[in-house]
Amino acid sequence: MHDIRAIRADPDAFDRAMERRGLTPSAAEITGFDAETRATQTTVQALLAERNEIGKKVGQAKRAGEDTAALEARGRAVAAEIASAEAALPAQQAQVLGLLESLPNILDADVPDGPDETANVVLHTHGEPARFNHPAREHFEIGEALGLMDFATAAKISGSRFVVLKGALARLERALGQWMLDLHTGEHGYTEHVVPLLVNDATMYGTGQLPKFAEDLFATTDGRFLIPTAEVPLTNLVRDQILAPADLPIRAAALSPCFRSEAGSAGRDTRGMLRQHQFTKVEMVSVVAPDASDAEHERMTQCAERVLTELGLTWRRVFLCAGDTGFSAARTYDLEVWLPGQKAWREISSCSNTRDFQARRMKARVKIGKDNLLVHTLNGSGVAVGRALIAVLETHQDAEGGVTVPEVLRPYMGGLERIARG
RNA sequence: GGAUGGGUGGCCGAGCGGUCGAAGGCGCACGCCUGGAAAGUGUGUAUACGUGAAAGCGUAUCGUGGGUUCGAAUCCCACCCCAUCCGCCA
Repeated sequence: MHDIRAIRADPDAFDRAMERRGLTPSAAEITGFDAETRATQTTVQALLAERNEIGKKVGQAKRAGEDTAALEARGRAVAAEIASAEAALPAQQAQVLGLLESLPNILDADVPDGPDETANVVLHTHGEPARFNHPAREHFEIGEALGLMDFATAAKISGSRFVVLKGALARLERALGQWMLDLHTGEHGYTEHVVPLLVNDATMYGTGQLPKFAEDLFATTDGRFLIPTAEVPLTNLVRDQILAPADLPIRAAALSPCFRSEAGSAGRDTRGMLRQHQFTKVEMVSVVAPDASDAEHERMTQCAERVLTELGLTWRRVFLCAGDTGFSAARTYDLEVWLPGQKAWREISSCSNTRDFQARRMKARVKIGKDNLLVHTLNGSGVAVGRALIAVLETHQDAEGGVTVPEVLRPYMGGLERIARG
């Protein structure tokens, strides 16, 4: 959501910002509707003031025992004027709001220009792509050969883009989630949360999924939605709140299932568990004062990077370009892991600073002195568990079809050092 | 699903259709008192929009949306949510 006053103050800057996103300029349209709306509002408010004045006089006259018929008649006349004057208002307000809430966030100045992921900029790389003395297999080949990853049965139960994990792989999934959450809560200052997976429309609106991206969500028959990420409930913890400075920063983390319809991605990543309707993710959310979000963004990204490093994975940090940055984000760093089997870098975490974009939708503020300032909100995966499992399988596979368990996970795996068939 | 009660400011909690943006208390801020503190005491303390250079002025907001009325926190209707009890259930 955008600040209409900022657009009024500098419509050209707003148009340039939207052009970076590949959108046609709309500031003139917005400010035009806004001017109409305010003109109507001013007229209506003057009439309301008159009505209130008459109402007061009626009250005084009645107490004094005077005749009020003439005043009441005037009141009725003004009421009729109000009704006709304000008739246009709801539609006018909806026009302005509709534009403001459907346009993406303004990008930071240093976000690289570019239309799509090919223009993203690699900032740094950790480790070398693994080399094997045997053919590197993809995660689903490894998992199916182990007899612990079953897509056919999942398809029978639910359809495509689901998986059944068994035995050591099921436990590996659990171990990854547990260990990551323990790391962030134990060493990175995040507070563990268990949050609703089913949320209402106001919550989805707060983080920007609604009204524009309803088709990406699963909706329930009673009007709720399955969360596509724990970012949604975690960020909405501060919705409609005025916080004290001492409340900040808020750092919240959760391990949760995520549900995505994947509408529009038909045919992409159909093999394996890279792109599923349901997956597990550890999510980090920070709520900070406006001047603190840059440092927090860097900090949060490093928290996610540490996860990948400790799992012995090869990864790189990518600065998303204008065309690849999500709707609510002002800037985003993706972390990509190298998948030796697929021989490709794949996204495993995404850390975004939304600045006040979500806070304005949520009316989440902090009282600093006399002012109520919108907070800044940030979110980052720390990291996607399903994709981490893929990366561990492909990175730590061996010639016999086994997989070495990263040391940090062994306490969570009952001491198991290697996953093997049998 | 059935029954009952209830949604008022940062929190608790009053509120006869007009003088109610709303008593009182708590909390908070500033001052007085004190060697310092506590206690006591005084003053102040909602949000949003419009308008204005500013001070200010205006408007809206008592769960949401409608209605009655010159005028609604207060009356009427619908809906939402919460609590408690019963039933069902992990």
